[in-house]
Amino acid sequence: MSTRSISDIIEEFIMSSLDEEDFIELSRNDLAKFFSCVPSQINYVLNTRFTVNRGFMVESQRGGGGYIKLMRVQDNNNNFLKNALKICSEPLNILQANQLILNMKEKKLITDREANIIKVATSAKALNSPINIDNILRANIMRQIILELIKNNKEVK
Amino acid sequence: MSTRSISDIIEEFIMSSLDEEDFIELSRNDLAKFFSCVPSQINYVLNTRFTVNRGFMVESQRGGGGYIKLMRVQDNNNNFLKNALKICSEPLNILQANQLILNMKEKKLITDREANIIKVATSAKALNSPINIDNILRANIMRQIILELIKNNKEVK
DNA sequence: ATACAAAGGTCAAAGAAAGTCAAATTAATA
DNA sequence: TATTAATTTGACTTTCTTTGACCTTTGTAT
Repeated sequence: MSTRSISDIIEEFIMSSLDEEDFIELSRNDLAKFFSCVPSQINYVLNTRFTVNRGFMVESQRGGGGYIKLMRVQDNNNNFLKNALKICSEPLNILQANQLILNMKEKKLITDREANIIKVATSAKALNSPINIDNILRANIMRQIILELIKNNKEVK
Repeated sequence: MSTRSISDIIEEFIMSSLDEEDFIELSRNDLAKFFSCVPSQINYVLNTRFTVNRGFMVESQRGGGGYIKLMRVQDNNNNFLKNALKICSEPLNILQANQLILNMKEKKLITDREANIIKVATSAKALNSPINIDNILRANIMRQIILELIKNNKEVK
């Protein structure tokens, strides 16, 4: 980063606004005007600097009263999920699954609602099968869910 | 809720009036005058925010002494869910499950994230079993999830 | 019964944001 | 220096909101 581009400056500006708050609301047009650049430059900065991978989340609305909302996500807990995945490579009983779900909730990787959904989806009622593969199925399901969470991992709520 | 547009402000006003009462009666013209907007803006707010999906019902009368009556409706989408439950009493293939999930999403019974979670939890990868019971399992899982949704049914986001 | 006034309803055009994409430019690097 | 990568720009698109002209329904006075 030897030369400071306008993108760098905008990044810094946004970053420091975000330092104090855990989310901020921007107006794309105002920001662009402030930095004398075209509005789409703001998108560029957002897309290249404030990515999910770097721990940010963007939410926006078009039209009158539109806005861009930028949030920090604590840490993206990928290690936790990776480990969870490993755990789920072996059959899981209900207690183990519920403990895992609880942990994910506490780490804010899933909402309360999501936790409940996952819990019932892996419950004995859902998975009762003639042969004894509940625990294997439970692990399979959990694995798929965890992979999905990793795919677009951002903090929740 | 952060207010950004006049529509948001009107929504908030109506919402908080409705907080205390079971139903309220509005005068479209008065409300418009109060917020210095055209009367049809009130319709816009009603149509985009106070929908049946979100648990509201609107009743109105034209002519002299006309009014708009706004009610909270308790049973939002319970019929839909009850019917979904019936569908899931028989084996479900992936296409059927995905369609159901899509419908639930459109009815705002589940979020996008939840939809994705449910989709992978009922995917072929998750449910592949030595004997051929995927479709039965899929229905079981969906049934449990739907029951969970019925338990505390309210619109999302 | 008729006419008029007083509601509320509809719809489409205009306006206000934000998003996308790719061409042009500039900076980094092998 | 030649290539590659990153940035800048702007035309075009999509989405949501605001506005106003015109329509329908209902109550009331003649």
